[in-house]
Amino acid sequence: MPELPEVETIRRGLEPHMLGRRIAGAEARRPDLRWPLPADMGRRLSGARVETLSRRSKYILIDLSTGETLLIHLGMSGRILISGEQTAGFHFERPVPGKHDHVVIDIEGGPRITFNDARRFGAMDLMPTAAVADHRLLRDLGPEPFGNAFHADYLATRLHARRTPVKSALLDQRVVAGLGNIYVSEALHRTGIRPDRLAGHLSPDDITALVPTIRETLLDAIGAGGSTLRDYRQADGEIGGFQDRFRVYDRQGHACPTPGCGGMIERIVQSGRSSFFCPACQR
DNA sequence: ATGTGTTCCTGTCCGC
DNA sequence: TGCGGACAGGAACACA
Repeated sequence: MPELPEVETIRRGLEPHMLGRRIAGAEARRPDLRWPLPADMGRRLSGARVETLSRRSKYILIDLSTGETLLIHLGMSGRILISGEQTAGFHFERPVPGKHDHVVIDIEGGPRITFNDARRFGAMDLMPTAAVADHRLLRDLGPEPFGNAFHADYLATRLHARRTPVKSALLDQRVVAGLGNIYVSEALHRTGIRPDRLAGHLSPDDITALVPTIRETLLDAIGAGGSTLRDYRQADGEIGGFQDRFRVYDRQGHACPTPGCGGMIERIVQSGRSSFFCPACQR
């Protein structure tokens, strides 16, 4: 489900409720997510104070006063929701966990944070904070799209020898971290590049244009609170708004929104995943 | 090494 | 309504 803009939106939504607060209790109600949860995760989280909440690619990282870091990945259908009604004083009324509420974390004097994931492709892990960079899920990730290490020369180097379509190359988290199926299609349309062009055949101008366009696409989506298709919700339960601004994603048969283009959006399947593009203005 | 297809799991939607 | 099939925002893994 969530790509970088959705994960960043959720991180921002969690921050005011978790930062500097203490975890009163945590429970893994269903430990068989993508991988088994750490057996004693609830105990290791309980009593810890939240020091920082950050994001790397599509992962949320929560540093704790215990010297450990909680890693959260939402997979395709994962959600994180904040809930609980503050009643008289500082007492919080906790909701009854639902069918797919796999982990609940209660904040001292604060709300309940619930990890919900119907398909269970999501993951959580707990590790020493010093070991985060070497974690097997993080160590091979490419640069953050907003980081200084992501620039045209870098991208040219990573793409020039690749015999795979540019769509697939940009989905490869080792090339650049955080893009998913929506934002690759959207960024390629904004850049005027067909998704089935071979990555190694892009021109220097194509690659130079891709870097800022990827950033703009992601920033626009973050500004809209992410995209809501089915499962995604912001941490406060609000839906995102970027789905109303899709130019091509899930819009096959519609007119291309590029001014004066007149093309019609097509859907193709690449490596088993849908791509959307305008054959008239993407070359 | 790089590329592609399969797989994990549940829910929803669409056509018959 | 029910039923079967396609499809879904990810990415590890197996294999060519």
